[in-house]
Amino acid sequence: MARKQGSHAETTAPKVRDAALRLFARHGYAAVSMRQIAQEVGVQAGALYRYTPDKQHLLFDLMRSHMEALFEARQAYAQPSDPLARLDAFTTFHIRFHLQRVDAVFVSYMELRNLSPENFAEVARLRSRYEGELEAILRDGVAAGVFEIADCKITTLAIIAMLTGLTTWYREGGRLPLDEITALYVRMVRGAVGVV
Amino acid sequence: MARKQGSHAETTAPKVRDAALRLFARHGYAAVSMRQIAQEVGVQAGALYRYTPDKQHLLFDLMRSHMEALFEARQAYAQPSDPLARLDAFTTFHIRFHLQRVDAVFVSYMELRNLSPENFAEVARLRSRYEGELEAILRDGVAAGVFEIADCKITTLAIIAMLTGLTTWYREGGRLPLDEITALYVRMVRGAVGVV
DNA sequence: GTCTATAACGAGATAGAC
DNA sequence: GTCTATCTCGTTATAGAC
Repeated sequence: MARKQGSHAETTAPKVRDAALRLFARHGYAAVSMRQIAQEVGVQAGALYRYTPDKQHLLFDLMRSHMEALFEARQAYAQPSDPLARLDAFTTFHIRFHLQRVDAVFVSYMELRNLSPENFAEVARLRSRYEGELEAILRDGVAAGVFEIADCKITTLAIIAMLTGLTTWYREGGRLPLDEITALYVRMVRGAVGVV
Repeated sequence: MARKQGSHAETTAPKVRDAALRLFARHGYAAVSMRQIAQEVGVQAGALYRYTPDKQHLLFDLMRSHMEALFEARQAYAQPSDPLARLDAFTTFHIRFHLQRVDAVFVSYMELRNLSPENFAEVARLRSRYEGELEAILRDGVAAGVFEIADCKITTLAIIAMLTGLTTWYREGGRLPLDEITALYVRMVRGAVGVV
């Protein structure tokens, strides 16, 4: 017996990534075997190696494409010129994007230790590039006299941690609609940069 | 053959916990074997079961005692009556405590998924009790007309996420001394609650 | 009685030959 | 794909040293 049907590479590849992401998020990278991923996809373990050189690369791919999707989505977003409007837009964008990919956010943060040094360096580079975008907004706002910030680098990290933290507790159908929650965060971020 | 020396329960017990915490933080709960922990302690795997009923309970114990140490340390801290002073004290306390226990913080957040439902419920209870302490400060500040907060619950979660995020990047001997970093966060937290 | 080394179980993962 | 031998896991049983 060989294969059951014709070519499936195009549908199988994303299935592998989806299954790996879900399993990594739920059980942790180290706890998930290639066999488990294969079973989830509906193929034999060996077949996975048509789509990834190894398990490590699979993890790296998930993190890298998460970051790439982040940049792509951000470019599709409106970029006002006014610093305060840009900050508000960043806040809104960050929340919406990350809430749609809770698994990827969790894995990208938790499994950094399981990346090889080179892969870690690449993910760290992408991450600090993203942080740089917020930092640039903050610096422009300070230069324009709109923000009051003692240290733009640390303020950047603090804001991103605050916003991303939302992914750990937000549930659809909760006490408040997402629009209202977002408005609350927009206001808190403004406060953190000294806008009254 | 049996034992090499006399009684060691009192020194071995904390060694087991220390080793488990360090290994769980570095490699993840699922990736760490009881044999690895035993080797780190300098004992055979079977001997670990003198100190824990099973691996799951070991993880739970680490998380629970992390929370208990948190409450204990907090009680030793000064509790001013002025809402703003209390908020500042909370910020300072939270940063200092969590920076001293980075491994426990990481494990407590990351390995929640590996707790049994009952153990998870207990840890969640302790955690929300701690959040309640900050929330109470915020409510008092609002009542006193000092803070301007639209939603105390969400503001609490946002502030804690912002502060705890510090543990992911802070390194001793970095660009700024901890005192200055703390001062920056005190200011940002103030801003987030509408204090100018 | 207290503590630990040793050995072993059953389950599941893994590696390699076919 | 499949079979098999081997490894590793959490955990238990037991017996010997303090």
